[in-house]
Amino acid sequence: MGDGSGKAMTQSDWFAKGDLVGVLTTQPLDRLLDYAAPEGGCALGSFVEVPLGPRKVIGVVWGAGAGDFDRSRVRSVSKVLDVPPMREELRQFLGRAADYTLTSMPAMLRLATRAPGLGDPPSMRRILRRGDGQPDRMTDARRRVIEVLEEYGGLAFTPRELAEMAGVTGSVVKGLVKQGAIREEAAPRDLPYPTLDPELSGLELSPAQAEAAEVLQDAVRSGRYGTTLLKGVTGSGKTEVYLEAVAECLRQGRQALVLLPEIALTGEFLARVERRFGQQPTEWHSGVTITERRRAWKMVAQGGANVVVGARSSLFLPFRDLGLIVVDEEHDTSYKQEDGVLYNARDMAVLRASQCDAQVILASATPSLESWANAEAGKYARLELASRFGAAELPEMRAIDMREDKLPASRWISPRLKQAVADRIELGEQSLLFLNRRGYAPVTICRACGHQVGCKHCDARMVEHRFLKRLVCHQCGETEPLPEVCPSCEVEGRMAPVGPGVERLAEEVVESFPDARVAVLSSDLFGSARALKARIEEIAQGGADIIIGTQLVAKGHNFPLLTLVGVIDADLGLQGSDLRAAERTFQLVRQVAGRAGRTAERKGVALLQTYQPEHPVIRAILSGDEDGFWRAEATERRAAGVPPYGRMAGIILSGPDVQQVFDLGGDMARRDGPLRDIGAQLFGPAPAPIARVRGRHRVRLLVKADKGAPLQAALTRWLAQFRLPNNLRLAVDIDPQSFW
DNA sequence: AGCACGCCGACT
DNA sequence: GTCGGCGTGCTC
Repeated sequence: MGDGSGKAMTQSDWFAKGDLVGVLTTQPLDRLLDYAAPEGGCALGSFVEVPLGPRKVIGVVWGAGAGDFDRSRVRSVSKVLDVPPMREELRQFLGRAADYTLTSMPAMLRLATRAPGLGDPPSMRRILRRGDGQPDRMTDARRRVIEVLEEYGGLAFTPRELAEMAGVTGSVVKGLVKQGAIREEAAPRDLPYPTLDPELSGLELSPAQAEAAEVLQDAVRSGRYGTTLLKGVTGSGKTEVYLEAVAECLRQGRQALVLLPEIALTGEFLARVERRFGQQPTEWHSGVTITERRRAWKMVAQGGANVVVGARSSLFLPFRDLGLIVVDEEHDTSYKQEDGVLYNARDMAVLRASQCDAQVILASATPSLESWANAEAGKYARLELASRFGAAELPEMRAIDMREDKLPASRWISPRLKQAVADRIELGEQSLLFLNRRGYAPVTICRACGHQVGCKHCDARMVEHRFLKRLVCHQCGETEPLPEVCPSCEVEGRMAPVGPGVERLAEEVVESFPDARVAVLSSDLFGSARALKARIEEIAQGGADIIIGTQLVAKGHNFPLLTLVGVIDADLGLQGSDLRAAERTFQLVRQVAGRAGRTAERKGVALLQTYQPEHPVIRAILSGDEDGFWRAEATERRAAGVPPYGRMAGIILSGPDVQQVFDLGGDMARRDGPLRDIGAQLFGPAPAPIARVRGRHRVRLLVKADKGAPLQAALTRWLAQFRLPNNLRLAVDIDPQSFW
């Protein structure tokens, strides 16, 4: 496990031909391998290709060779890749991240080399310029092509660009090339990105924004590490403020990274950056094409990309001089997810910044309790943008006590909410009905025997998706046709949907408002991210009267015509024993409510349907007493000794055989000496929150330790005692999102 | 991760 | 006899 960390590097930075070097590969060999430096030598940090068995693999020169491998069997580095060596800052970061998350170094390196074709020679493409020759015969089409080339002076074009600009087919261009009127050249495909210009004047900032921007710019100018929690309600103009910090970073000649939850990486955001800096930033996320990924990776390394906007994996890019990391929507739970490695992008951003003397800005309307606590403790600076940009205010928020409205079965919209929606339609304004449940109905039950249809491979219920005409498991994606006959009692025609999903809610809306234009925004209803984006843009422009959405709509989309938000089930998420449920509900509902009334002219209203209006979370949402809510949460967590006031780690064991998995879990629980040594407590084994996923049974152990305890070291010693059978898997999750 | 090696059961 | 299942171990 992680060994790249604190150890002082004593060796030189250059290795001459034949010197032994220690190479870290992306293969799951959790140690360095000795190789001989190649002809021409290599540097500390060089990206190399090395022979490993019958294959060639990519690695990084991590230090001098250990010399503990039979010298006669040591092979030579095949080649040094034509990319800048990995900087010490990134090597240290990977090492510390490995130590923190208990991840192997090869797995960390994989995150940092997620660009295909790194070993390939620079890819070239054909470009065309005006040549010396003349065409044999001048035609209209040929003249247009030559005019384009001459109009743009010395510029070169790809064949397709040129044909398109001249309005001719490719064969005209080809003919001119053959006759020498156009010259062909080879140019590298991986070109630098256009430079973003910090001096392009930004939007007018309000005094409050300007003041906050000034503080952040001072921090960036310091050239040192520091983290600032930038808190501001939706629409307060956080983005404009942190873009000014980005501008200052560019003035310092350093690179900036803006992290967004993947779903918020929209054209809208890129357009905002372009409006401020005159050019679009470099994108890095799962939707970027292979060639563009390689270009982005290389240009980030060479300094040919000065602003990157990306998903969490962009934290592992080889920046040449990273001066600022913005984590937008820092509370978003999608920052903590499996990428093969369990890490929280927010924490890793802070870690990387501290390695490279960069500033971090954590931006959110509803910060995570962790960040709130760090700010309280003085570890983070705090900036608050209270007033909204322009005259728009936070929507008025009211509860609808559902106990007073006896709704008929299979109806979810109370008369009061219905009336509010009708009023908006009258005014030509939009309403959003929020329900955080995809599909038609969360449960399918047999009215004859009471059987609920579950997934064959998981301990999750199958969710009816009427749109797909199938039942879907939201855990593993398994689908099956809607059953006519009960799988349990075999009675026919008694299967019935129970409870609402967005599709079913849409049915009720269409019945109630037959003339309204209704749009359902749920991630599963769109084939591609692009189709979804296009639909959202269309709706934002007024392409719907009523929007029905899942949590998707809470993430960064602006709906200027929206003035009413109805939260169908504000209680959803309050049940259960997940300690973070309250926090998440608070954040989600506040965010959704923040969608309403974002313009100066229209004041928004948010109506929360609830069966427990006296619940502290609901009351905090309604009263807007956020600090009160956080303090109450903090008190509870401190008492329970859980994050951020204690440390936790989740251990998930999984395997095909329940008994075997539980046996190992039990064995691990018995031999917990190394954990007891640091005063940590061990809970479990217990079935994991989803006890079976894709046919694998999952058992969870939970370790709880004091804030200052050396948790990772103890976990390492504890886990070293066990050798797990091949078919069992073990995953360690430091700082798990849910702990119960 | 691949890939070879090797040690048992079911065939041509 | 040998084909092939995948458990175990190695790769500098």
